[in-house]
Amino acid sequence: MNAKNKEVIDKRKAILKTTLDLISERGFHNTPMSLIAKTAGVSTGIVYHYFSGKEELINELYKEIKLETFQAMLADYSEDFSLNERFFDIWHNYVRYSLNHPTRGLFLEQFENSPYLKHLEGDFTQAVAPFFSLFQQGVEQGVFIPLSPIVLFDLSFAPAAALVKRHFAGYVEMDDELIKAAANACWNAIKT
Amino acid sequence: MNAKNKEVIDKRKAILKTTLDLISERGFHNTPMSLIAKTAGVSTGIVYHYFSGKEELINELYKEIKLETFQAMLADYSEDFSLNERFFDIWHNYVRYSLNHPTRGLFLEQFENSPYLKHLEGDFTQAVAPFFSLFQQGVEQGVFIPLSPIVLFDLSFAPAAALVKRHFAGYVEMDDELIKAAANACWNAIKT
Amino acid sequence: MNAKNKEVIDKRKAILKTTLDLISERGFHNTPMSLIAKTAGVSTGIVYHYFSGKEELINELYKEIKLETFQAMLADYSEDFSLNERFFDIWHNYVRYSLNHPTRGLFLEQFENSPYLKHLEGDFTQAVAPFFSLFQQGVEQGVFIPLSPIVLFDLSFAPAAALVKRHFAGYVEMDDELIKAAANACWNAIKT
Amino acid sequence: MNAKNKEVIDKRKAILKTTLDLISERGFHNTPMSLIAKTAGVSTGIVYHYFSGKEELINELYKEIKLETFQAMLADYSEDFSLNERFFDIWHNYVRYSLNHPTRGLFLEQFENSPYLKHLEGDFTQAVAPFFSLFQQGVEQGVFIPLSPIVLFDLSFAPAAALVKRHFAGYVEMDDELIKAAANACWNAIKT
DNA sequence: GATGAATGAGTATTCATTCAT
DNA sequence: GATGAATGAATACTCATTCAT
Repeated sequence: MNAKNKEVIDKRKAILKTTLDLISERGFHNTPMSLIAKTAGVSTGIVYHYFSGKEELINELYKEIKLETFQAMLADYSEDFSLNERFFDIWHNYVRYSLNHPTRGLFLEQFENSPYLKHLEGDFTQAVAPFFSLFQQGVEQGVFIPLSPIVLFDLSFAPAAALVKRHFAGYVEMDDELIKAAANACWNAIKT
Repeated sequence: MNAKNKEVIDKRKAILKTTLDLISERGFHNTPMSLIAKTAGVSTGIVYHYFSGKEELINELYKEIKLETFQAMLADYSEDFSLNERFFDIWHNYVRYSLNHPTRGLFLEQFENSPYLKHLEGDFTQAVAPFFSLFQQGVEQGVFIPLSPIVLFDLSFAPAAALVKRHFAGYVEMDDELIKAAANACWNAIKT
Repeated sequence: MNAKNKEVIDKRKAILKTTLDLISERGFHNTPMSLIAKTAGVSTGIVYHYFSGKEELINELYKEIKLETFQAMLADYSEDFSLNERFFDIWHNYVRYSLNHPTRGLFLEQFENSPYLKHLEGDFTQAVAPFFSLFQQGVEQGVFIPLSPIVLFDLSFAPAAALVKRHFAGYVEMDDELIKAAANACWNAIKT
Repeated sequence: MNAKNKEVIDKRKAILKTTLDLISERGFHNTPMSLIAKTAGVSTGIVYHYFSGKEELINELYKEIKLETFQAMLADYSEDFSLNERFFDIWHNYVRYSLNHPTRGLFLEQFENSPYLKHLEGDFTQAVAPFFSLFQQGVEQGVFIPLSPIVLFDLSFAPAAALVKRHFAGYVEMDDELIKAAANACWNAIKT
């Protein structure tokens, strides 16, 4: 990679990074393109060189972060491990990642709850395959209650997301003990 | 109540109702005050007669709907019932209410995930007292795992909210069977 | 005068008084009719009963205050006094009145310098007759330089108005000594 | 200066010029930003590119015109001339400038009499230094009556401003004869 | 006379996007 | 690629005035 390419990539990345920070703090509609450009240290024009508009910029950001989140959950994932090990690894990975990257969660929640931005669904089929595999196997082996993978996914991780939000809102302290207890609770929710 | 008062109240209510519908469908920032007024069949000026501005209008709406949601969950709530009965009543009330009032959930999620609108926390202490009582008693009686009420609340209801969202997104079908199974799963999550 | 009439007159007066206070402090266009009504303790509707609109209200106020100012200048005026006595009486009356009624001056200056409000000139012919008489006599007697009364008027009183403004702006202190000196200066300006 | 820079400067200047014309004719509050933009032949947006808002636009205009007026009064000013020559030069410069630029005076009067706009005092210390020097020297040399420069300034020029207003209102005709007579009167006001 | 809810045209300002350089 | 001046439609909010009661 030569210097020129590097700079180009850096500029695009800088825009995405800045957008994430600004939006998670100020919200979509309180984050003008001009502010993104200024904060990222680039001209407004160049933003439109890398992204066709605000919508695409945000959609790109969403795809990146959503994917990154899935990948963080599945770090070190291997079907060699037991269902139990895999479940708790994912659970802990998710919480640890969320606690370490507060802006990610804020951005995703905003995006996913904004009717205005529902132009993209993204295709995460591949990224979520391991989850489906995990839950499917669990059901087949009689370890998990016989519900569809997506339902088991929500039963497992919706509380995790909710608790992380409580943590950042100052209502609970997500220490190791609570993480462990909550993970166990979620396991108990779906185990037979 | 005379005709005048009724009309006045109706106008204020019409504005709130219209705001809920529009925002849940279009989002906060894609819902101009002028559209709210037009859709509600009133002038823009009168909106500012009843609410000091867009922010107050939305905050008022939030308070109303949040309270209404809590009340719907606690319909027929009585400490005479067993923990188990109370838990499942609330769980089912919540899901039924959410399914019957799709806009409420969309609005609440948007509001609670918008950094721009975090000017109000509202005081729902009284409204949520029964939940705290329920979980506290459960912990004291050794029926629930020893976690704080707010954590037990999230373990219990975060999956419910997530599944309702999946339902409206078309990914799952929240029929009686699924509701029952999911409620059981949440109970199992927090029971000792 | 019965109670009813008194109240009516009081209400009209209260509106005019309030308008003067608000406008001299906030300016014409930063003084809504609704604020005038509220501050005066009356309904907006009643303001339109006494005055056909904002313009008439302000015009009425202007006429009253302009007239009152002329009358204050001419208090105790009599052609029995010498030109010199009359001149200094008027000069001191004007300054004393202006210093005692800060809002009057502010209002008049605003009004007279607002192109938007030049709908009324008012007819103060009668009120200013003594001034014309004074200056005309002075010219005829060879005491004043031979200029038209209106020019002599401005040479005499424009500095007075300017100095009162300086006083309220904090740049000069209009004490008795300065008033006396400035009055003498103005007399010297127009005397032969 | 290249074409681009020239155009840019022209645009900013066009906005200021247009604002002056419109405000002197219609008043501050009857002069919407949209009208300024339209009349100046630019978009509304660009006005906000050069000025942060209406207030700053007007303040900038005030500073420019106030300064220009002082400079016009002091054209060819030199301490080599006698007090008498300097006084009459300034006096005539002021009147000539005011008569030739009717909008300037109207704008300044409006601005200085608007309580709403008293956000800026500006710093004209340097610009008015010659006036202070002139009056101070006059007092020291026993030529002028012993009053502060600002008082002597008002005694000297307040009548000039008043007469120019009368001229534009059609009440007097400021011909050379009257100018000369009035200037003499003002000189007589402050001379010992 | 008196009220104040209601109207809606008007206003300052913002911001996504374009394009000449 | 890169800039940032320029556009103009959109939007929250104001306020003089009206009128049913």
